[in-house]
Amino acid sequence: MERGIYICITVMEPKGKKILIADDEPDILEILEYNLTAEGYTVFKAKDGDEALIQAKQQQPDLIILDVMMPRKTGMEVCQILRSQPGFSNTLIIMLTALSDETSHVKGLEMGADDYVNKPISPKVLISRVNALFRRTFRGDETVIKLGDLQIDKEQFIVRYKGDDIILAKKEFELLALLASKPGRVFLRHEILSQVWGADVIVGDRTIDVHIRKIRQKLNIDCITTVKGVGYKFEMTAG
Amino acid sequence: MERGIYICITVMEPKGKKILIADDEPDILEILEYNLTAEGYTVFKAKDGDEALIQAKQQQPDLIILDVMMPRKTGMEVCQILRSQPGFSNTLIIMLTALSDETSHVKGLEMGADDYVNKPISPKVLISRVNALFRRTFRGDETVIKLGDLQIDKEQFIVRYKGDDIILAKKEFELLALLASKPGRVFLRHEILSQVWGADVIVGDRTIDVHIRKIRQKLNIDCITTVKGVGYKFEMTAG
DNA sequence: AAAGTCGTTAACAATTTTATAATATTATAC
DNA sequence: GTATAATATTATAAAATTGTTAACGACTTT
Repeated sequence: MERGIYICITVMEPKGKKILIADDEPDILEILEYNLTAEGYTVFKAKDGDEALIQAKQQQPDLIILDVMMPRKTGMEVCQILRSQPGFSNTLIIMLTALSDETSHVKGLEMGADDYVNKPISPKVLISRVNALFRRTFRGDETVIKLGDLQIDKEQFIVRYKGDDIILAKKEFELLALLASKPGRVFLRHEILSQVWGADVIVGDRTIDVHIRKIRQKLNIDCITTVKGVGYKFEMTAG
Repeated sequence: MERGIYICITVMEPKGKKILIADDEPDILEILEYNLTAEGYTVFKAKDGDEALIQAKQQQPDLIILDVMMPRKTGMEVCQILRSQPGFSNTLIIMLTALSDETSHVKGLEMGADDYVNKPISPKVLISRVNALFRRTFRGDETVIKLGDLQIDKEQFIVRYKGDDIILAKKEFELLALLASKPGRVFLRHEILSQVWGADVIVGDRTIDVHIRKIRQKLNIDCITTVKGVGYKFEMTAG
């Protein structure tokens, strides 16, 4: 490496939860985006039902705010589709509507929405409802590691990338989960061995490499970096 | 056992969750009690804030519905007191109010309420909000699990697929019900053993497999996925 | 008593996962 | 650049895990 003075600028990663807003009125999208971003959330937008589904799959948001009246699939339809998919059974959903009739309120909740809010609504109130939902939901410890578009679900034993399931074998999964548990940190080879294989198990030198290779192959993303002579670390370089 | 003719009358046990309602208007108490009881919940009542606190401690309800405007401690105060106690940090709280101003809405939620509802509210809507709260909080506790065209009734011990009854033996049913109680989640073999067979029962290695096989055979749907080296999970892939 | 159900086990087949060995490639120090 | 060590890659063999079938005893029902 060249000599010189290096200044390291750490860019604050938006650590907040990801929220997807779907509404066909641009004004509402903008107001909500502004307020939720100010609150520390990372916001994605969609202007109709189909787009909402695409974004949901791609971004894997923690919460989706759905307008009921939208072109190309209503909020109700989107909610129903999402809830029937395994990856979205835990995703929070808030329905937003101008209709204030009782039947659709009940229907929305029965369809699997977590909250149903009538428009017009003040941003402050909506934000506090959003906060309340998150507060209640994430009281327990999380079994899902989320890193960008990658999700490692220890409960379902599945890795998801942009909404697509990737099936790893047990050892592969455990190895990836270990590395991803502390992104950026280098795990020494003997650390990996003792954590994934067990302290007393003796396996050959190349065993770790082969598993790393399989993970890289299956994920098809650059996310495991080799630190020569030391070990491996998880690092999202692409994707 | 004595000989004779036995007629078994199964009385529906109030298996539902316990709900405490606190409101100073007797009419509201009664309407809500009637509707929530009809829905299968066990209801307790309190007519002011102090009584609400006493009942909460005594009955340990799963959900408390608090009117904001009450004599002898407002709903806000009760909420604050409860949330500061260790035993009630996870108890669900719905605030009910005639005030429809934004500030108290936000304040109520920030105080730790899980929902904030303006009066007047139709019992139907309130019930569906209550159900929605429980659905997310106590998932897996339901007596009837509905997943697509499949219905698993734990109370009646019946599995129905597209309207047809499927008869499973006891162990088969319990195994399926366990897996289906948390769709997507992987149950480890030893978890299955301790939940279905009992922690101390020792059975052979292939016993679980054989039961899984029988379930798959009888249901004839792809709904149980094997996670090799780990366990099984319920997942509707087809049907 | 006969027929049927249920839960379990044993035996074996089929499959998948894991480890290793052999070889190629890459990074790093000199 | 070259030598060297470390890692990547590939194929293959070994090991582990699960699927499947049949059979047995304990019970229940007819």
